[in-house]
Amino acid sequence: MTSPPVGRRERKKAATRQAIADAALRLFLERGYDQVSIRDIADAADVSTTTVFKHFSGKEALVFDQDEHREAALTAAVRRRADGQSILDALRRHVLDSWLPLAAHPQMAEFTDLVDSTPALRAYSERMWTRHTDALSAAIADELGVRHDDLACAALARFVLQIPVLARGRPDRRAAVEALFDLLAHGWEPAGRPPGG
Amino acid sequence: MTSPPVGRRERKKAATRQAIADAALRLFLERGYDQVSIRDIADAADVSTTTVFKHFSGKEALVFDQDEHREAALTAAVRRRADGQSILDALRRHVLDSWLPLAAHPQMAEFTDLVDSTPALRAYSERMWTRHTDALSAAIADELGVRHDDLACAALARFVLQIPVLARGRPDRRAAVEALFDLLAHGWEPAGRPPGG
DNA sequence: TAGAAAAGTGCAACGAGTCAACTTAGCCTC
DNA sequence: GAGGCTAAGTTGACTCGTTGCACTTTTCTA
Repeated sequence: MTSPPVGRRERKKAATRQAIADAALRLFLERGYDQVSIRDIADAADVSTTTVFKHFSGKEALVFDQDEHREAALTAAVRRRADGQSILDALRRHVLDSWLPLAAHPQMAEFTDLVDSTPALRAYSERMWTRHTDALSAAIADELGVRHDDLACAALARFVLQIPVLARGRPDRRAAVEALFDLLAHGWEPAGRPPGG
Repeated sequence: MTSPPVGRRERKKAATRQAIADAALRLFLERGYDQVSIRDIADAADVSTTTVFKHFSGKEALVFDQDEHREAALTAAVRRRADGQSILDALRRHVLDSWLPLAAHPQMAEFTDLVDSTPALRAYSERMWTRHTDALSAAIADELGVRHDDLACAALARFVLQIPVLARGRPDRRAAVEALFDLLAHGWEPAGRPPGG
Protein backbone atom coordinates (compact mmCIF):
# COMPACT_ATOMS: atom_id res chain seq x y z
CA MET A 1 0.00 0.00 0.00
CA THR A 2 2.21 2.82 1.23
CA SER A 3 5.92 2.52 0.53
CA PRO A 4 7.62 1.08 3.66
CA PRO A 5 9.63 3.57 5.74
CA VAL A 6 13.24 3.32 4.70
CA GLY A 7 15.41 4.79 7.45
CA ARG A 8 15.72 3.49 10.96
CA ARG A 9 14.33 6.76 12.19
CA GLU A 10 11.15 6.52 10.19
CA ARG A 11 10.73 2.88 11.09
CA LYS A 12 10.93 3.73 14.76
CA LYS A 13 8.43 6.52 14.31
CA ALA A 14 6.03 4.19 12.57
CA ALA A 15 6.54 1.61 15.30
CA THR A 16 5.75 4.12 18.00
CA ARG A 17 2.64 5.21 16.20
CA GLN A 18 1.54 1.63 15.79
CA ALA A 19 2.23 0.84 19.44
CA ILE A 20 0.04 3.76 20.47
CA ALA A 21 -2.77 2.80 18.11
CA ASP A 22 -2.64 -0.84 19.22
CA ALA A 23 -2.64 0.02 22.90
CA ALA A 24 -5.51 2.44 22.39
CA LEU A 25 -7.68 -0.02 20.49
CA ARG A 26 -6.99 -2.79 23.00
CA LEU A 27 -7.86 -0.63 25.99
CA PHE A 28 -10.94 0.84 24.29
CA LEU A 29 -12.28 -2.63 23.52
CA GLU A 30 -11.47 -3.84 27.01
CA ARG A 31 -12.94 -1.02 29.07
CA GLY A 32 -14.93 1.22 26.74
CA TYR A 33 -13.94 4.51 25.19
CA ASP A 34 -14.86 6.82 28.06
CA GLN A 35 -13.17 4.63 30.65
CA VAL A 36 -9.76 5.02 29.02
CA SER A 37 -7.73 8.20 29.38
CA ILE A 38 -4.95 9.40 27.12
CA ARG A 39 -2.62 8.86 30.05
CA ASP A 40 -3.66 5.20 30.24
CA ILE A 41 -2.89 4.78 26.57
CA ALA A 42 0.43 6.57 26.85
CA ASP A 43 1.42 4.37 29.79
CA ALA A 44 0.39 1.20 27.98
CA ALA A 45 2.42 2.22 24.92
CA ASP A 46 5.27 3.39 27.16
CA VAL A 47 5.38 6.93 25.79
CA SER A 48 4.44 10.31 27.18
CA THR A 49 1.02 11.84 26.65
CA THR A 50 2.45 14.59 24.48
CA THR A 51 3.87 11.97 22.16
CA VAL A 52 0.38 10.58 21.68
CA PHE A 53 -0.77 13.98 20.45
CA LYS A 54 2.27 14.27 18.19
CA HIS A 55 1.01 11.23 16.31
CA PHE A 56 -2.77 11.67 16.53
CA SER A 57 -4.83 14.80 16.31
CA GLY A 58 -7.11 13.82 19.19
CA LYS A 59 -8.61 11.01 21.17
CA GLU A 60 -11.16 10.09 18.52
CA ALA A 61 -8.49 9.86 15.86
CA LEU A 62 -6.96 6.99 17.81
CA VAL A 63 -9.96 4.89 16.87
CA PHE A 64 -10.10 5.74 13.18
CA ASP A 65 -6.55 5.25 12.06
CA GLN A 66 -6.92 5.06 8.32
CA ASP A 67 -8.89 7.69 6.49
CA GLU A 68 -6.44 8.96 3.93
CA HIS A 69 -7.47 7.14 0.78
CA ARG A 70 -11.19 7.52 1.16
CA GLU A 71 -11.45 10.94 -0.42
CA ALA A 72 -9.13 10.12 -3.31
CA ALA A 73 -10.97 6.89 -4.01
CA LEU A 74 -14.30 8.66 -3.90
CA THR A 75 -13.45 11.34 -6.43
CA ALA A 76 -11.64 8.82 -8.62
CA ALA A 77 -14.77 6.69 -8.72
CA VAL A 78 -16.62 9.65 -10.20
CA ARG A 79 -13.89 10.92 -12.51
CA ARG A 80 -12.72 7.59 -13.88
CA ARG A 81 -16.06 5.85 -14.29
CA ALA A 82 -16.82 3.57 -17.22
CA ASP A 83 -18.06 5.09 -20.47
CA GLY A 84 -21.77 5.69 -20.42
CA GLN A 85 -22.06 5.04 -16.71
CA SER A 86 -23.96 7.68 -14.80
CA ILE A 87 -22.34 9.39 -11.84
CA LEU A 88 -24.91 7.94 -9.50
CA ASP A 89 -24.22 4.44 -10.74
CA ALA A 90 -20.51 4.97 -10.43
CA LEU A 91 -20.95 6.00 -6.81
CA ARG A 92 -23.25 3.06 -6.20
CA ARG A 93 -20.61 0.72 -7.57
CA HIS A 94 -17.95 2.32 -5.45
CA VAL A 95 -19.91 2.08 -2.23
CA LEU A 96 -20.87 -1.52 -2.95
CA ASP A 97 -17.33 -2.54 -3.87
CA SER A 98 -15.30 -0.55 -1.37
CA TRP A 99 -17.39 -0.02 1.70
CA LEU A 100 -19.53 -3.12 1.94
CA PRO A 101 -16.65 -5.61 2.18
CA LEU A 102 -15.06 -3.57 4.95
CA ALA A 103 -18.28 -3.27 6.89
CA ALA A 104 -18.98 -6.96 6.52
CA HIS A 105 -15.60 -8.06 7.80
CA PRO A 106 -16.25 -10.20 10.90
CA GLN A 107 -13.26 -8.77 12.78
CA MET A 108 -15.01 -5.44 12.39
CA ALA A 109 -17.95 -6.43 14.57
CA GLU A 110 -16.64 -5.52 18.00
CA PHE A 111 -15.09 -2.40 16.56
CA THR A 112 -18.46 -1.36 15.17
CA ASP A 113 -20.07 -2.07 18.52
CA LEU A 114 -17.56 0.22 20.19
CA VAL A 115 -18.31 3.05 17.80
CA ASP A 116 -22.06 2.59 17.93
CA SER A 117 -22.17 2.56 21.71
CA THR A 118 -20.10 5.73 22.14
CA PRO A 119 -21.87 8.97 21.15
CA ALA A 120 -18.63 10.86 20.66
CA LEU A 121 -17.41 8.19 18.25
CA ARG A 122 -20.70 8.00 16.39
CA ALA A 123 -20.57 11.73 15.78
CA TYR A 124 -16.93 11.60 14.76
CA SER A 125 -17.59 8.72 12.40
CA GLU A 126 -20.35 10.65 10.65
CA ARG A 127 -18.12 13.67 10.36
CA MET A 128 -15.43 11.49 8.79
CA TRP A 129 -17.79 10.66 5.96
CA THR A 130 -19.23 14.09 5.51
CA ARG A 131 -15.81 15.71 5.57
CA HIS A 132 -15.42 14.66 1.96
CA THR A 133 -18.59 16.33 0.73
CA ASP A 134 -16.80 19.31 -0.74
CA ALA A 135 -14.31 17.23 -2.66
CA LEU A 136 -16.98 14.89 -3.96
CA SER A 137 -19.25 17.77 -4.86
CA ALA A 138 -16.46 19.42 -6.85
CA ALA A 139 -15.71 16.21 -8.69
CA ILE A 140 -19.35 15.77 -9.66
CA ALA A 141 -19.62 19.38 -10.78
CA ASP A 142 -16.52 18.98 -12.95
CA GLU A 143 -17.94 15.90 -14.62
CA LEU A 144 -21.25 17.61 -15.31
CA GLY A 145 -19.55 20.76 -16.51
CA VAL A 146 -21.30 23.04 -14.04
CA ARG A 147 -20.02 25.44 -11.40
CA HIS A 148 -18.40 24.03 -8.29
CA ASP A 149 -21.07 25.53 -6.05
CA ASP A 150 -23.93 23.99 -8.00
CA LEU A 151 -26.68 23.18 -5.57
CA ALA A 152 -27.72 19.84 -7.02
CA CYS A 153 -24.12 18.61 -6.94
CA ALA A 154 -23.61 19.71 -3.37
CA ALA A 155 -26.82 18.01 -2.33
CA LEU A 156 -26.04 14.81 -4.20
CA ALA A 157 -22.59 14.58 -2.64
CA ARG A 158 -23.95 15.16 0.82
CA PHE A 159 -26.73 12.63 0.46
CA VAL A 160 -24.56 9.94 -1.09
CA LEU A 161 -22.14 10.20 1.80
CA GLN A 162 -24.99 9.66 4.22
CA ILE A 163 -25.77 6.33 2.64
CA PRO A 164 -23.14 4.33 4.53
CA VAL A 165 -24.35 5.92 7.74
CA LEU A 166 -27.94 4.99 6.95
CA ALA A 167 -27.08 1.48 5.82
CA ARG A 168 -25.04 0.76 8.91
CA GLY A 169 -27.01 -1.31 11.35
CA ARG A 170 -29.38 -2.67 8.71
CA PRO A 171 -29.61 -6.44 8.55
CA ASP A 172 -29.03 -6.52 4.78
CA ARG A 173 -26.57 -3.77 4.06
CA ARG A 174 -26.29 -4.47 0.37
CA ALA A 175 -30.02 -4.25 -0.18
CA ALA A 176 -30.13 -1.07 1.88
CA VAL A 177 -27.41 0.57 -0.20
CA GLU A 178 -29.18 -0.39 -3.42
CA ALA A 179 -32.51 0.87 -2.17
CA LEU A 180 -31.03 4.17 -1.06
CA PHE A 181 -29.34 4.80 -4.39
CA ASP A 182 -32.62 3.99 -6.11
CA LEU A 183 -34.34 6.57 -3.94
CA LEU A 184 -31.76 9.19 -4.80
CA ALA A 185 -32.07 8.33 -8.46
CA HIS A 186 -35.85 8.42 -8.73
CA GLY A 187 -37.01 10.39 -5.71
CA TRP A 188 -39.65 9.84 -3.09
CA GLU A 189 -42.50 11.02 -5.28
CA PRO A 190 -42.08 9.51 -8.71
CA ALA A 191 -45.14 10.25 -10.83
CA GLY A 192 -48.11 8.31 -9.53
CA ARG A 193 -46.80 7.38 -6.09
CA PRO A 194 -47.12 10.40 -3.83
CA PRO A 195 -46.36 9.09 -0.33
CA GLY A 196 -49.11 9.94 2.14
CA GLY A 197 -51.25 11.60 -0.51
CA MET B 1 -44.98 31.79 23.55
CA THR B 2 -44.15 29.99 26.81
CA SER B 3 -46.32 30.81 29.82
CA PRO B 4 -44.48 33.47 31.89
CA PRO B 5 -42.83 32.18 35.07
CA VAL B 6 -45.14 32.87 37.95
CA GLY B 7 -43.20 32.65 41.23
CA ARG B 8 -40.45 35.00 42.29
CA ARG B 9 -38.11 32.06 42.32
CA GLU B 10 -38.77 31.08 38.74
CA ARG B 11 -38.53 34.64 37.63
CA LYS B 12 -35.11 34.95 39.23
CA LYS B 13 -34.03 31.69 37.71
CA ALA B 14 -35.13 32.87 34.30
CA ALA B 15 -33.34 36.18 34.87
CA THR B 16 -30.09 34.42 35.80
CA ARG B 17 -30.34 32.20 32.76
CA GLN B 18 -30.96 35.20 30.56
CA ALA B 19 -28.07 37.11 32.10
CA ILE B 20 -25.74 34.22 31.34
CA ALA B 21 -27.00 33.84 27.78
CA ASP B 22 -26.73 37.57 27.13
CA ALA B 23 -23.22 37.81 28.54
CA ALA B 24 -22.16 34.79 26.52
CA LEU B 25 -23.54 36.07 23.24
CA ARG B 26 -22.04 39.52 23.78
CA LEU B 27 -18.60 38.14 24.57
CA PHE B 28 -18.72 35.65 21.73
CA LEU B 29 -19.59 38.37 19.23
CA GLU B 30 -16.92 40.67 20.67
CA ARG B 31 -13.99 38.29 20.81
CA GLY B 32 -14.98 35.12 18.99
CA TYR B 33 -16.11 31.82 20.39
CA ASP B 34 -12.74 30.27 21.13
CA GLN B 35 -11.41 33.40 22.78
CA VAL B 36 -14.07 33.33 25.48
CA SER B 37 -13.89 30.89 28.36
CA ILE B 38 -16.71 29.72 30.58
CA ARG B 39 -15.02 31.52 33.43
CA ASP B 40 -15.14 34.77 31.45
CA ILE B 41 -18.86 34.33 30.91
CA ALA B 42 -19.48 33.46 34.54
CA ASP B 43 -17.60 36.58 35.63
CA ALA B 44 -19.48 38.79 33.20
CA ALA B 45 -22.82 37.43 34.39
CA ASP B 46 -21.62 37.60 38.00
CA VAL B 47 -22.26 33.94 38.74
CA SER B 48 -20.01 30.96 39.34
CA THR B 49 -18.95 28.60 36.58
CA THR B 50 -20.98 25.85 38.22
CA THR B 51 -24.10 27.95 37.87
CA VAL B 52 -23.49 28.29 34.15
CA PHE B 53 -23.58 24.53 33.80
CA LYS B 54 -26.72 24.32 35.92
CA HIS B 55 -28.49 26.33 33.23
CA PHE B 56 -26.79 25.14 30.05
CA SER B 57 -25.64 21.69 29.08
CA GLY B 58 -22.37 22.90 27.61
CA LYS B 59 -20.53 25.75 25.98
CA GLU B 60 -22.15 25.30 22.59
CA ALA B 61 -25.61 25.35 24.14
CA LEU B 62 -24.94 28.94 25.22
CA VAL B 63 -25.08 29.94 21.57
CA PHE B 64 -28.22 28.04 20.59
CA ASP B 65 -30.65 28.97 23.31
CA GLN B 66 -33.95 27.90 21.80
CA ASP B 67 -34.34 24.46 20.31
CA GLU B 68 -37.30 23.02 22.18
CA HIS B 69 -40.17 23.56 19.77
CA ARG B 70 -38.38 22.51 16.64
CA GLU B 71 -38.99 18.79 16.97
CA ALA B 72 -42.62 19.16 17.97
CA ALA B 73 -43.27 21.57 15.11
CA LEU B 74 -41.57 19.24 12.68
CA THR B 75 -43.59 16.16 13.52
CA ALA B 76 -46.78 18.21 13.74
CA ALA B 77 -46.17 19.51 10.24
CA VAL B 78 -46.21 15.92 9.03
CA ARG B 79 -49.04 14.62 11.20
CA ARG B 80 -51.43 17.55 10.85
CA ARG B 81 -50.95 18.33 7.20
CA ALA B 82 -53.79 19.38 4.95
CA ASP B 83 -55.95 16.73 3.32
CA GLY B 84 -54.45 15.42 0.14
CA GLN B 85 -51.10 17.07 0.77
CA SER B 86 -48.12 14.78 0.42
CA ILE B 87 -45.67 14.45 3.30
CA LEU B 88 -42.92 15.95 1.23
CA ASP B 89 -45.03 18.97 0.40
CA ALA B 90 -46.00 19.38 4.03
CA LEU B 91 -42.33 19.42 5.00
CA ARG B 92 -41.56 21.84 2.20
CA ARG B 93 -44.27 24.18 3.48
CA HIS B 94 -42.97 23.88 7.01
CA VAL B 95 -39.39 24.67 6.09
CA LEU B 96 -40.46 27.59 3.93
CA ASP B 97 -42.81 29.02 6.55
CA SER B 98 -40.85 28.35 9.73
CA TRP B 99 -37.19 28.34 8.91
CA LEU B 100 -36.83 30.85 6.09
CA PRO B 101 -38.17 33.86 8.03
CA LEU B 102 -35.82 33.13 10.91
CA ALA B 103 -32.83 32.72 8.66
CA ALA B 104 -33.67 35.91 6.80
CA HIS B 105 -33.93 38.04 9.91
CA PRO B 106 -31.29 40.80 9.55
CA GLN B 107 -30.34 40.69 13.23
CA MET B 108 -29.39 37.10 12.57
CA ALA B 109 -26.54 38.05 10.25
CA GLU B 110 -23.69 38.49 12.71
CA PHE B 111 -24.93 35.50 14.64
CA THR B 112 -24.75 33.40 11.49
CA ASP B 113 -21.26 34.70 10.83
CA LEU B 114 -20.20 33.60 14.28
CA VAL B 115 -21.52 30.10 13.76
CA ASP B 116 -20.13 29.74 10.27
CA SER B 117 -16.66 30.86 11.30
CA THR B 118 -16.38 28.47 14.24
CA PRO B 119 -15.98 24.80 13.32
CA ALA B 120 -17.25 23.59 16.68
CA LEU B 121 -20.40 25.62 16.26
CA ARG B 122 -20.93 24.54 12.67
CA ALA B 123 -20.78 20.92 13.74
CA TYR B 124 -23.05 21.54 16.69
CA SER B 125 -25.53 23.37 14.51
CA GLU B 126 -25.73 20.46 12.10
CA ARG B 127 -26.20 18.05 14.97
CA MET B 128 -29.06 20.21 16.25
CA TRP B 129 -30.91 19.61 13.03
CA THR B 130 -30.09 15.98 12.66
CA ARG B 131 -30.97 15.24 16.27
CA HIS B 132 -34.60 15.22 15.21
CA THR B 133 -34.18 12.61 12.48
CA ASP B 134 -35.51 9.77 14.59
CA ALA B 135 -38.63 11.65 15.66
CA LEU B 136 -39.32 12.85 12.13
CA SER B 137 -38.68 9.43 10.68
CA ALA B 138 -41.15 7.88 13.12
CA ALA B 139 -43.80 10.46 12.28
CA ILE B 140 -43.42 9.80 8.57
CA ALA B 141 -43.58 6.06 9.09
CA ASP B 142 -46.75 6.42 11.13
CA GLU B 143 -48.39 8.47 8.43
CA LEU B 144 -47.46 5.98 5.76
CA GLY B 145 -48.48 3.04 7.88
CA VAL B 146 -45.11 1.31 7.72
CA ARG B 147 -42.70 0.17 10.40
CA HIS B 148 -40.78 2.77 12.35
CA ASP B 149 -37.44 1.49 11.07
CA ASP B 150 -38.49 1.71 7.43
CA LEU B 151 -35.44 2.62 5.38
CA ALA B 152 -37.10 5.07 3.00
CA CYS B 153 -38.60 7.00 5.92
CA ALA B 154 -35.32 7.17 7.79
CA ALA B 155 -33.56 8.37 4.65
CA LEU B 156 -36.22 10.95 3.84
CA ALA B 157 -36.13 12.36 7.37
CA ARG B 158 -32.37 12.59 7.34
CA PHE B 159 -32.22 14.23 3.92
CA VAL B 160 -34.99 16.72 4.61
CA LEU B 161 -33.20 17.86 7.75
CA GLN B 162 -30.09 18.49 5.70
CA ILE B 163 -31.93 20.94 3.51
CA PRO B 164 -31.59 23.93 5.85
CA VAL B 165 -27.91 23.18 6.17
CA LEU B 166 -27.52 23.05 2.41
CA ALA B 167 -29.60 26.14 1.80
CA ARG B 168 -27.70 28.18 4.34
CA GLY B 169 -25.20 30.42 2.64
CA ARG B 170 -27.01 30.40 -0.71
CA PRO B 171 -27.88 33.80 -2.10
CA ASP B 172 -31.52 32.84 -2.70
CA ARG B 173 -32.49 30.58 0.15
CA ARG B 174 -36.10 30.18 -0.89
CA ALA B 175 -35.17 29.02 -4.36
CA ALA B 176 -32.60 26.67 -2.90
CA VAL B 177 -35.13 25.08 -0.56
CA GLU B 178 -37.61 24.63 -3.39
CA ALA B 179 -34.99 23.12 -5.66
CA LEU B 180 -33.82 20.71 -2.98
CA PHE B 181 -37.33 19.49 -2.25
CA ASP B 182 -37.85 19.01 -5.96
CA LEU B 183 -34.70 16.91 -6.10
CA LEU B 184 -35.87 14.75 -3.22
CA ALA B 185 -39.26 14.37 -4.86
CA HIS B 186 -38.09 13.40 -8.33
CA GLY B 187 -34.52 12.23 -7.88
CA TRP B 188 -31.28 12.99 -9.66
CA GLU B 189 -31.99 10.63 -12.54
CA PRO B 190 -35.58 11.08 -13.62
CA ALA B 191 -36.28 9.13 -16.78
CA GLY B 192 -34.42 10.68 -19.69
CA ARG B 193 -31.96 12.86 -17.76
CA PRO B 194 -29.15 10.66 -16.49
CA PRO B 195 -26.52 13.11 -15.19
CA GLY B 196 -23.13 12.53 -16.70
CA GLY B 197 -24.46 9.73 -18.87
C1' DT C 1 -42.72 28.30 62.17
C1' DA C 2 -40.16 24.37 60.86
C1' DG C 3 -38.32 22.20 57.34
C1' DA C 4 -38.11 20.34 52.62
C1' DA C 5 -36.59 21.66 48.08
C1' DA C 6 -34.41 24.35 44.89
C1' DA C 7 -30.90 27.70 43.50
C1' DG C 8 -26.57 29.19 43.96
C1' DT C 9 -21.61 29.32 45.70
C1' DG C 10 -16.76 27.89 46.29
C1' DC C 11 -13.42 24.76 45.77
C1' DA C 12 -11.15 20.97 44.18
C1' DA C 13 -10.58 17.80 40.90
C1' DC C 14 -10.36 15.25 36.27
C1' DG C 15 -9.36 14.65 31.44
C1' DA C 16 -8.26 16.60 26.91
C1' DG C 17 -5.13 19.24 24.74
C1' DT C 18 -1.17 22.85 24.29
C1' DC C 19 3.29 24.91 25.07
C1' DA C 20 8.17 25.59 25.88
C1' DA C 21 12.54 23.85 27.19
C1' DC C 22 15.11 20.08 27.22
C1' DT C 23 17.31 15.35 25.95
C1' DT C 24 18.16 11.68 22.78
C1' DA C 25 19.13 9.40 18.63
C1' DG C 26 19.44 8.94 13.66
C1' DC C 27 21.48 11.11 9.75
C1' DC C 28 24.57 13.95 6.87
C1' DT C 29 28.68 16.15 5.65
C1' DC C 30 33.47 17.19 5.95
C1' DG D 1 35.00 9.14 12.52
C1' DA D 2 33.87 13.99 14.69
C1' DG D 3 30.74 17.48 14.78
C1' DG D 4 26.47 19.46 13.75
C1' DC D 5 21.63 19.36 12.16
C1' DT D 6 17.16 17.81 12.83
C1' DA D 7 13.24 15.13 14.19
C1' DA D 8 11.34 12.28 17.99
C1' DG D 9 10.45 12.06 22.52
C1' DT D 10 10.33 13.70 27.46
C1' DT D 11 8.98 16.60 31.17
C1' DG D 12 6.19 19.62 33.66
C1' DA D 13 3.35 23.25 33.95
C1' DC D 14 -0.56 25.28 32.13
C1' DT D 15 -5.49 26.34 30.04
C1' DC D 16 -10.07 25.04 29.49
C1' DG D 17 -14.44 22.40 29.65
C1' DT D 18 -16.81 19.86 32.83
C1' DT D 19 -18.21 17.40 37.09
C1' DG D 20 -18.68 16.38 42.11
C1' DC D 21 -19.14 17.69 46.76
C1' DA D 22 -20.15 20.24 50.70
C1' DC D 23 -22.14 24.32 52.01
C1' DT D 24 -25.32 28.60 52.28
C1' DT D 25 -29.30 31.15 50.93
C1' DT D 26 -33.83 31.67 49.21
C1' DT D 27 -38.47 30.26 48.46
C1' DC D 28 -42.34 27.23 48.79
C1' DT D 29 -45.18 24.36 51.69
C1' DA D 30 -46.97 21.48 55.61
